[in-house]
Amino acid sequence: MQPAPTTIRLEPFKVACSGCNLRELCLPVGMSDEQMDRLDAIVATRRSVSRGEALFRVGGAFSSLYAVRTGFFKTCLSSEDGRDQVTGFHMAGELLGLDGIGTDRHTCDAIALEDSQVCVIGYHQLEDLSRELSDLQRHFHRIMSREIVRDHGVMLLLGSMRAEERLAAFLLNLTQRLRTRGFSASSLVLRMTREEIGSYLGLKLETVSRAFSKFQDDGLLDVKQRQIQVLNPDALQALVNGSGC
Amino acid sequence: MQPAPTTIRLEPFKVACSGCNLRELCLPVGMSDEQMDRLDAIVATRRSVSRGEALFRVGGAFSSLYAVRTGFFKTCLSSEDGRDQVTGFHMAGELLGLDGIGTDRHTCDAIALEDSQVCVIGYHQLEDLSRELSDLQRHFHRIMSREIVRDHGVMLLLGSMRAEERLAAFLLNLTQRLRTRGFSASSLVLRMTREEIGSYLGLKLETVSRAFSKFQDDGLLDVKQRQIQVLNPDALQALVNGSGC
DNA sequence: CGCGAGCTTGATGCCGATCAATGCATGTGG
DNA sequence: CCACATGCATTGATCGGCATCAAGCTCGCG
Repeated sequence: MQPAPTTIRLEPFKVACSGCNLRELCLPVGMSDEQMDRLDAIVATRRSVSRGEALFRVGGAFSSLYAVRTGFFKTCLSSEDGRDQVTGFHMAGELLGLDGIGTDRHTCDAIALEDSQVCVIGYHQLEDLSRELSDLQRHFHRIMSREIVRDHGVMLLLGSMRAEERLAAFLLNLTQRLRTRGFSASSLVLRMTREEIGSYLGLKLETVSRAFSKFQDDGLLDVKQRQIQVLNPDALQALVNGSGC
Repeated sequence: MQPAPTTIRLEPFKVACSGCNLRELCLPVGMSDEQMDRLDAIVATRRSVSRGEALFRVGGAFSSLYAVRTGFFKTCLSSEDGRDQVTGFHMAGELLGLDGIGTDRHTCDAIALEDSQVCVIGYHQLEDLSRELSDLQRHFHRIMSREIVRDHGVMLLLGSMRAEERLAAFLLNLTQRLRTRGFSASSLVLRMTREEIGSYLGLKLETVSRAFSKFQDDGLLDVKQRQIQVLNPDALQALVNGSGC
């Protein structure tokens, strides 16, 4: 029904940070035109990743960071014994691959949950450039720091919230990020399965499903498979906060 | 009544990275003498933090990173509704305060669990210097990246392990870090309470205590309050891995 | 149309939380 | 020096939330 099932891999003309509608979310935040031109020079390539494919995998050599341009990713760990943990979901404007800097190997898998495109940013070139452009350096450090803070938030969630609180926090986080990107805060389409949500939240898929049903019964959400309408965001927020324990 | 409610902050002689026995663990890893001299120049001050005191607190202005020189810290979040989460324990040679870079405010509390000393590293000066010394830049990025990877590991633990597996993983992590610092891998003194361990692991203190007792019964540990002898590290490791689920 | 992946819903059981009592070490004031 | 208080740890009894097991259900697709 849609016109283009296949993604177009070759851009007919150079698409640069300076012309990207994500430049206020992504690496070039707050940079001057001249600085952005220099950044453009190192963001040479694009890469398309179709749904289900890996952008990178655990153990793979690390050489680049990836800025999500379109689409949606999950990152996940799989310990040898079959334990599995989704460590994050990543949408347009977010940076992937920071985990690889520490050891020159990727420490998680990054899997596209829908057909996606990323900008490939050579890491050594980024290092070189950020030695020259202090704004870039500063911004890059902020991005890494915020990733650490985000992870701490997830630890709080996993360590001290009940199932419904977790799901509420998750949904609010998603809608918040969508709003930042100019989408509706009340209507969203989940890109991931109940099982993936469960893995991220430390719950089983049945529990996630039950929580969705509960929210629907209580009038907080309208749930139709992966189509979600947020009817009462305040009630979700109240769950995350006081909860009434 | 006391002459100095303020802790003694001035060292009678300059103690520098170049003379620090932690230089192989801390920020100066792999730096030349000349580079280290320049780093010394920005690590001007020390700060003592006595047991129970905060090195920094949520919301406090961020201006410096702190390298633990002696002692032991926990970092923790406390959401307004009383939820509490220990996000990490930090020992000599580890860097604290990375969370503050993203927003110029600290996003967690750092509390000394014993009388401690830290080296104060002005963040802006570190940024400036790391634009000149690519080795320093590289190393700093690695440290941040490893922090992210560490957090992912904790997410895996919180999301998918049972109580005893969590405690086993925690103990192995501690002994590993102590070994790196030249201490015995089999004998350790816990610096934190059962409640703090529980908060970090997403468990209640009673559950932590029961797990310790279980390990003692099974001959994996010898537990005398906070004095722990690891008798069978392989069995602990087996718990973390296969577990037998 | 029939298959399969993903989702929902119910029944049951277990792990860890909760509540409660006791033990143990340290510290303080009488 | 002892009595008592305080903070932390251990242990037991009970309870509840989520996992687990087990059917059906929905929807997209070959």
